[in-house]
Amino acid sequence: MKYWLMKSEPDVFSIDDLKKKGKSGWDGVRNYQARNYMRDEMRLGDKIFFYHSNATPPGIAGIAEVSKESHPDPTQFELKSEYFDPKAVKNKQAIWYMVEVKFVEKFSEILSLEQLKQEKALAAMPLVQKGTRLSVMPVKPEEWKTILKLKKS
DNA sequence: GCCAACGTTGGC
DNA sequence: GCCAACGTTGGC
Repeated sequence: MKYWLMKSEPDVFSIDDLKKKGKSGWDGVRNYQARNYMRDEMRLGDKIFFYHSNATPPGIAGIAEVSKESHPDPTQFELKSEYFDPKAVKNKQAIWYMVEVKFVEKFSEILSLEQLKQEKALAAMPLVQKGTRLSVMPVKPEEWKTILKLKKS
């Protein structure tokens, strides 16, 4: 099993929204590297840190799990969606893929980016590196453990 | 709201 | 194929 971290702006879709819905397609990703992780590497049952970006404070808000593997993101074909992609329509072929995730746990407190940055064992994560905007990234098993420990303290 | 850093687009 | 211009991300 692999571990991941996925970013979402809570104003758009938060851990509370996922808790309410139970599960949700992770639509709207329009970055090739992030798409490739979802399309090619995420497997049923993989665990995900649900990260709130553009939030106060930014940080990890809880845990989700892959409940359905890669399938086309329907919003690319929806004219009225802000994620509409005319190229996908023109070629009659999906460009963008998503996974579906289900709610697992909401942390009692946000594990803030500031706390994550202070932990030396996490220094290699793209998340804490300046200028990285990747919204779907792999998390190493050791990093996953480290973060869970931080959460408890 | 600002803006640095980055990814994408499109003219050449 | 280069690279300037543009749009987006996301912390602050």
